[in-house]
Amino acid sequence: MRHKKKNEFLTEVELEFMSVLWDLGQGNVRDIMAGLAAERNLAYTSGATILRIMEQKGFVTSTKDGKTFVYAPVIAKDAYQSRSLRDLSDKLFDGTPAMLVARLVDDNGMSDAALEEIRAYLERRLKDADTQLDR
Amino acid sequence: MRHKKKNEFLTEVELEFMSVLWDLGQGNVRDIMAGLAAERNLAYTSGATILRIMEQKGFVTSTKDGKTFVYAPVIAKDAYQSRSLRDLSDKLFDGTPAMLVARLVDDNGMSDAALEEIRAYLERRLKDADTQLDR
DNA sequence: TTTGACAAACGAAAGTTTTCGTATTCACTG
DNA sequence: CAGTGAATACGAAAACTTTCGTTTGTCAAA
Repeated sequence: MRHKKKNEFLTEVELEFMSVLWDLGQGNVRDIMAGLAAERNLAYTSGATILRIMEQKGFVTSTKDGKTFVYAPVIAKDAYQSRSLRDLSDKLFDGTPAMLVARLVDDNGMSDAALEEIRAYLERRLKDADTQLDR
Repeated sequence: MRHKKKNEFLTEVELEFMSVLWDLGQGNVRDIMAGLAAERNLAYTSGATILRIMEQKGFVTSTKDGKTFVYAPVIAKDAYQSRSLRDLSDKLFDGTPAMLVARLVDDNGMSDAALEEIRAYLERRLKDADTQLDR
């Protein structure tokens, strides 16, 4: 028998749903489906099923509002971002996050504006470290 | 009918195989399976099947050496790293790579030296972009 | 020349993901 | 009270993933 894999990561569709939920904070099936990309044409029952499964997997919780379920994320977006980055770094960058950043910066598809943003962030970050040393 | 998804990403197992292939440059089924994590106990035929599928999907090519297939990556590791990062950035960081870097730096406790290194790298890259507009 | 070893080809089974239809329940409202 | 609309529960189909067994082909050694 194949060993049942307990995955801590969202599937493709689950991530779409979760992204909306992270934006909304919480929402019922309709709320969430309204937040999906416009070209996404999912039957209502599909959305309901996906959320039920996400609850089974522990990604969301639900409370009842009248007869309607209201879902909320169990894991915060930033925590999930970290988890995903760690995973990517482990699997594709030999666990060396600096390489990851280098590759990101290397990417020709990245706009100068985005590069600037990263630099701004790094400088802010380095300055912070400086002032902490001053104390 | 569900729309046949043409996925440009490797599955879990495919990535394991491809990682070995990126290290070796090329290899036959045995070579590649020897490079997998020791605790990985896969039947030979499983490995052969996976590589055949990867070739169908266009991730590797094969040449014959006697009666044995020798596989080689079609996509380079750094290109795939970029592709994966772009995907992650799009799906989980609102297409803002700076946010991605911020998250990574924040929970990795990267040293100032590492940050400085990345910044230097960035500056070099920004300067390049200045002079090479054709990219 | 038969046999053993090794590789490829193929099919299939089991698990997961994605999607939806049907059935059921419940609260209103005409 | 019957009918309608909205929501949940459930099952199932289709696609994809992961794994392996069986069959077939080839080549060299006994």
